[in-house]
Amino acid sequence: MRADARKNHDHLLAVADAVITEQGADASLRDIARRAGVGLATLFRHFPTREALLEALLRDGFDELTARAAELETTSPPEEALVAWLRDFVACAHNYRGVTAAMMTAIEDPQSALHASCEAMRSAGTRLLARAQAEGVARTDIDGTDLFALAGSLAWLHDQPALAPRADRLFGVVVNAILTKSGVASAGEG
Amino acid sequence: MRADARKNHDHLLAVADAVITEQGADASLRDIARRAGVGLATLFRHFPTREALLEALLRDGFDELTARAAELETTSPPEEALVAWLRDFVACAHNYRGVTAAMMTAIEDPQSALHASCEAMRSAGTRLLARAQAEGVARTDIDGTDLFALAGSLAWLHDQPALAPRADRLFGVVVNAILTKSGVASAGEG
DNA sequence: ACCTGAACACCGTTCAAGT
DNA sequence: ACCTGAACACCGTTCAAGT
Repeated sequence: MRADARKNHDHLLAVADAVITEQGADASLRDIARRAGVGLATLFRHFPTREALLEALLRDGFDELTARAAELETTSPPEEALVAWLRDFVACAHNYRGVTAAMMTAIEDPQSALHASCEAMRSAGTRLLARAQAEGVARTDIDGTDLFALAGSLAWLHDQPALAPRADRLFGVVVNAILTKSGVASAGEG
Repeated sequence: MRADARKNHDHLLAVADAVITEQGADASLRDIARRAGVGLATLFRHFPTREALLEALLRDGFDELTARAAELETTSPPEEALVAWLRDFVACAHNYRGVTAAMMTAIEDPQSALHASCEAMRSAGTRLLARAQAEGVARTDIDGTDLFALAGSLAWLHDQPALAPRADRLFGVVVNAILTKSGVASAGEG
């Protein structure tokens, strides 16, 4: 990549991060290009779709989450590992408002730029769930996609301004439904 | 209201029902007016905001749900009543894709045309929940707004095409988390 | 009283023309 | 190889002008 292109690429990402943090995943692309002081067509050259831009923004966090799943698998007991990872996942998805719905459509569409990242998330979560199920601490009538769906719905709760204050407590309620033991019912109060 | 205005009003509602069923709550208002064979400004005259239009579409169903809550309170045991009403509520909210988020913002905004309907839903659900809590069949660390939030997140799941097939089963999982007894874990399989 | 076409300021997408 | 302005077809909103 040419030096000026690289510079535009990085600057666009930084501006997009700020704007999407502020306005959500459906922020105006025109506005992003404008604030970056760059032609709108240049934004499209670097990120041909909105999802490609989201993917570039989310990739680092997703890679960290995948690594964290592997780490938790060896360092923490199954129940604790699953709950801790779910909490991190929801926090990451909630990083940009409205990104959860994009992930849910992307995971079913192999063409989507977000597809691979979502798949990685789902399989990481599935492994932690399977481990918990094998140890008898998680209900066995749900699979990794169900877990992904429940995590997504919790991230969605976070996105609703009216409900955000209760999202941590409801996280505890839903986690309690996933686990067969009930020692983590109150997860985020205080 | 003048006869021609009444006719436009009713026809717009019928067309809006079809278009929003097809395209979701963020369907193009221009498209609705176009399909109704009416000027766009006429749509705005009858329904000054998108929420006003949604409210007109949802009102009947919401009124039915309120009546149903009162009915269930006298005809069914507390647990059964709560679960049955929740199921109806989710089905109604899912009637139009994307309407759940609109409801969540409306319930916090007294100015919204949807506010009153949402408040009615919440208080109806709260009464059924309180009854179940008093009988010791529902956990006591959640309130009516939490219930509304969980129901909303289940409706959101229904809206995601990839997750819709699992929404009934996950309804069971979440309901199981709300109830203190566990006799309804598998709610929608078969 | 009610309706409408046109204007306005936006949006995402594309592409010929520039350097 | 990379960037850009302009064009295109959309969108929601408003309002003067019509009946």
